[in-house]
Amino acid sequence: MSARRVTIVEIAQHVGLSKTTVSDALHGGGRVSPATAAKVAAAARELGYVTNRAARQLRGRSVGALGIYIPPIARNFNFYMEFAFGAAHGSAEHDADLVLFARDADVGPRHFQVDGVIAVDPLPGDPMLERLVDAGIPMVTAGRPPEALADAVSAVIEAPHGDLTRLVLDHLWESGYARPAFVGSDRRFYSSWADDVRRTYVEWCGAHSVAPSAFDCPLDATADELSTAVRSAVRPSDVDALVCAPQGFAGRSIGILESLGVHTGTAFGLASLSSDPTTELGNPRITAVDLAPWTFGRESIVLLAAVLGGDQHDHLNRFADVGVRIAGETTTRSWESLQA
Amino acid sequence: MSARRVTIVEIAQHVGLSKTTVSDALHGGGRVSPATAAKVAAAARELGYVTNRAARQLRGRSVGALGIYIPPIARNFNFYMEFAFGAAHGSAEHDADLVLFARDADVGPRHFQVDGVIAVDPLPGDPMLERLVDAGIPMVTAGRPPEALADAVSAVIEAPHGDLTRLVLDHLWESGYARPAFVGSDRRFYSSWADDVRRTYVEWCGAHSVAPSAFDCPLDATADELSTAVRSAVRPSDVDALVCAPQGFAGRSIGILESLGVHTGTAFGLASLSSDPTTELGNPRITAVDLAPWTFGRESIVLLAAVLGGDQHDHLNRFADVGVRIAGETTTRSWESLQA
DNA sequence: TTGAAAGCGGTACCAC
DNA sequence: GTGGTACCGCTTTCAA
Repeated sequence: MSARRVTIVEIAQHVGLSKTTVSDALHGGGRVSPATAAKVAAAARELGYVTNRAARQLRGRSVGALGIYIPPIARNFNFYMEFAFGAAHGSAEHDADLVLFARDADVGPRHFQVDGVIAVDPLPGDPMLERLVDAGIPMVTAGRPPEALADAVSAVIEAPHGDLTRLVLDHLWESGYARPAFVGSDRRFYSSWADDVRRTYVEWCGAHSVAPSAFDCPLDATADELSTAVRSAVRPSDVDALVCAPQGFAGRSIGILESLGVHTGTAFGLASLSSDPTTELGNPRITAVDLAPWTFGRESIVLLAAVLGGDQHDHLNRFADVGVRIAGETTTRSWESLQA
Repeated sequence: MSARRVTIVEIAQHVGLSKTTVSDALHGGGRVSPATAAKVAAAARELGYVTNRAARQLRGRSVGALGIYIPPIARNFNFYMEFAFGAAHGSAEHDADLVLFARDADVGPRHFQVDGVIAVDPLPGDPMLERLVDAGIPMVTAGRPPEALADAVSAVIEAPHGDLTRLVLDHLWESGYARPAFVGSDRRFYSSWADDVRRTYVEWCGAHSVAPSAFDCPLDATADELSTAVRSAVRPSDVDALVCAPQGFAGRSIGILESLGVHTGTAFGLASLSSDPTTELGNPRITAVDLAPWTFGRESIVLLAAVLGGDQHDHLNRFADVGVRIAGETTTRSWESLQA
């Protein structure tokens, strides 16, 4: 079994200082002299010291754990999985654990034993978000929060979905596709992402004097449901491209379009605004927005850590680093390069 | 911000008892009289008491958190996501948090601040598993562990993959399909699951005097890679069905087969041994094994909790509750009913 | 710049 | 059955 852990007292004995000094040297605000700080750090490393989170939490305020909450509806998508693991990595870099909150986990009174939480794609009226806010847990949202929560949220990180959508539509346009249709998620998933991409599509159509052909279906659409939406979207005879919002829909649409006699990639354009890594980003027929969920998750933790660290900079609302892979190309263009 | 929390001292004052008695009444081993236990429980509820995990951990041994580890290769599948959320729910039921471990999170010395861990589909040679074992964390694996870890694992939970595979093959056989082909995952994902389904397929072929037609591809196969595997598998002209092992492959194969002029669901059988909830379980063309990942995850936590609670029963190795939905049927048959 | 002592909220051990 | 007390490892006063 695990050997007994090294404590600051042992370090103190080892270097001939008091436990107070050791504590300050390791975590404090620069009270101790650089020389002793170095000595203590060396001893800590040598002895294999690791902070006992329980003790720290008991006396102080920090828990040493961060939380992540993902709405149940969205769990079909590996976007969230990748996001969560990026967040876990980021947490580890900040010496914190990442705790997974399940909405269903509402069993009896429990406190959230975390210093802060990432709420991914916060949906209006989600009771779990309210509980977190009521508990006073500092919250960073990935995606803009609903109105009711706006004041309670410490910071927001999001991808530039509107810009990305416009970029994809422009690319299709420049490639000669004159009327792209759109398939998005329905109202059960009313995130800022869903809003942004849908609104941008409609605006873009207006700016290009193109009649929108937009249809929604559930995020967890079955083959039939997606098929219905896709058929409706591409029904107008002059539709020559399809832009799918939710992850995987574009990849799944290839077969549906094929069965309609529509061959993707040549005369008909196809794009995904939130790409599945294997079926969409890896598919040369599809122009694919890479939301880089792992990085996104990690960056959201960096932001949360900054908030908890007391950063009050006005750039607390950030954009994540994303990319786009154009159909037929093998490399992904970063968002920054695309801005230029 | 969060109101100061209620402590056992306040409960003690409230009911006119000592700290010790309150502690025993709430968590102890039945030392106190039923009457006082009830009184204390009532007061605790009334005052909104929640155990302070840090304090408990500091004195005692329990951390109040469980961990889950999912190998990076496998993260493409929402099976694991559902599993993780089932586990989070199960943890909450045991008044524990669920911590997500990332292998990449190997940044500096950190202790695993958990009472035990679920390792999902443990792969041979995974350094993270070794670290967990070295740290002496009690481990339950979902799926049988590799040889090298067998002794270090406290319990195993798995689905009866061999039986399920046989059942699917038998069903296809009885439906008139004489020679099913097989597409599985390659060696980079060498789990007991991958082993079981592949071996069972080959055995079944032997028992039915059918020549196997089995091909592997990466778990994160692109459209092209999967296409290659499927084409190879169905090349023999007498192949009249396809059984796909990894989640989503059967659903993705429909389009591939279509492009080969093979129409699934009528003259050609299709099955998935690990079904995606929307594209496969919801698809009437596919005979789909429902691994019920949420329940699986929850049950794995129940098992881990039993292990940590000191259960030494010999039924520590369990089978999860799974189901199968036969192509064309709308309901899922439970594994238990299928046994009968 | 450093040290001593108190105390966070529980649990374990011992008396009664 | 119940109560008193020490103590887990750390941070936070307050003194030196």
